[in-house]
Amino acid sequence: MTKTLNNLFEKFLERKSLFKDKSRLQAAYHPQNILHRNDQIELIAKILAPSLREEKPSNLFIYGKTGTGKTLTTQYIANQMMELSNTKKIPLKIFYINCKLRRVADTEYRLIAQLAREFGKEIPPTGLPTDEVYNIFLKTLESKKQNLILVLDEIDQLIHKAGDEIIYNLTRINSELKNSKITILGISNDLSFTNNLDPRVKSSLSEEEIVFPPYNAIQLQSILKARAKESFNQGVVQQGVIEKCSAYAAREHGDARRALELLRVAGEIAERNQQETINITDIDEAEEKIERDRFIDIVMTQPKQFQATLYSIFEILKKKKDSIFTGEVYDYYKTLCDHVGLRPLTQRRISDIIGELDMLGIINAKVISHGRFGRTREIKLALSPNLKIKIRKILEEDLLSPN
DNA sequence: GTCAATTCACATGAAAGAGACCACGGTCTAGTG
DNA sequence: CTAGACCGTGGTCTCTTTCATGTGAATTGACGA
Repeated sequence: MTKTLNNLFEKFLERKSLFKDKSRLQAAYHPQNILHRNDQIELIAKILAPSLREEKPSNLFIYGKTGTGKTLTTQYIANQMMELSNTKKIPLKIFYINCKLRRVADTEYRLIAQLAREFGKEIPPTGLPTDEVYNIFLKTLESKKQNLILVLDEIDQLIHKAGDEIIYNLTRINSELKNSKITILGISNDLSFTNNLDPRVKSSLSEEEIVFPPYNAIQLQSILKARAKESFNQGVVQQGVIEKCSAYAAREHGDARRALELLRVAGEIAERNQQETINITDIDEAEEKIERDRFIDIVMTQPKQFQATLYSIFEILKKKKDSIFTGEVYDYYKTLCDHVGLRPLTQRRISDIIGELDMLGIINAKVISHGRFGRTREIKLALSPNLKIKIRKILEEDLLSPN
C-alpha cells in the first residue's frame, strides 16, 4: 500500500508539470497591467485625483457585470495612489472592504467595526452598541486628520441586508468631521438595486458613475494569452484552446474570471491525465467539473432544512415527471421531517427557502397563477441528470446522519 | 356572449421572538501580605 | 487589599414564527342581445 503510494508520488515528481506558475491563473492574482481598461482607469484616476491634493473627491459608483475587472482596476488604482501618498506623505487612506463576505462587513455594525479595525482599533465582533463603534471610528479618523476613500465592493449586498441608511450616515459624517473627509467608492454588479434606493442616498452615492462593459471574445483572448504565457510552460496550450475558452466566457456576459478558471481547470485536468498538452476537449470537461463542484459544494454546505426541502423536491419530481408546486413540496417535507426527526418549519419559511434555492440556481421556481386555483411557484430542477443522482446521494447521507 | 366580482393558494412584507454570542460593570470570594 | 470568578444587563445577529396584506387569472353569475 505505502509502496504503491510512494511510487505514485515519485512518478508525480518525475513528470514535468504543465504549469510554470499556476497562481497567475488564480483569482487572487493581480497582474501588472490591466488590458482593455485604460479608459476606465484614466477616468477613475481623474475623479479620485483631488484626494492627493487633500481635497475631497466626488463619490463614485462603479457598475459592471462579474468578471469585468471592476475590483481589479480599483485595487490597482488604490495601490498606485497609496504608494504615491506614502512617498509624498500625503494624508490619505484607502480602505477596501468587500461587503459580501459574510461575518465581515455585511451589516452596519460590522462595517463600521471593520473600518475601526483598519485603523488598528480592537473592536469585539459583538456586544457593543453600534453608536459606540461609530464614535470610536469617528474619533480615530478625526485624530488622524486624513482623507479617507472607502471602497465598498459588492455594495448592493450590504444595502440589501442592512438598508440604505448606512450610506446616508456615512455621507453625513462628513459634516461632523473637521479634519477629515470620507469619500465612498461603491462597486456593484447589479445596477437595478439603485432603483429602490432613497433618492438622497442614490444621488450622493453616484455623484460620478462609471460602467465597465463586458469583455468581448477578442479581448478575452488577449487577456488569456497574456496569462497563459506566464502560467504554462511553452507549447503546452494547443491551438484553439484559448479561443474556445474565450468563446465560452464571452457567451456568459464576458466574464474574464470564468475564462481564466476554465483555462486553469482544463490545465489541471490535462495534468491529472498525464497529458503533455491541453486539448480543446479538456475545456468541455473543465466546464462540467466547475459546474459540478459548484453545485456539490453549495448543496453540502446548506443547512439541514434546505437539504430536506431540496430532497422533497427531488422525491416528488421522481414520481411526477413535470413541474410541481409549493404546497406539494411542503406536504412531503412535513412527512420527511417526521421521518428523520427534524422539527418542521412553517410554510412561510419553506416558501422563502424555495426562493433561495432558486437564487442558488439549483432549481427553477417561477411564480405562476392558476387562476381560480390560486397562485404558487412552479418548481423545476435545474440540474443535469448525472449531477442529480450524485446530489441525491449526498442529501440522503446528510439527512440520515446525526446533527 | 360579455363583463365585473369572486376566489383560491399561495407570494410577499413587516414585525417581533428565540437563542447564540459577546462586552461591560458590579459583586462576591479566595488568596496574599 | 486585590485578582479573578461570577452574575445581570444590554447589545448584535441569524433563523424563524406570526400576522397581515397582495395578487393574477380561472370561474361564476348577473346581465343584455
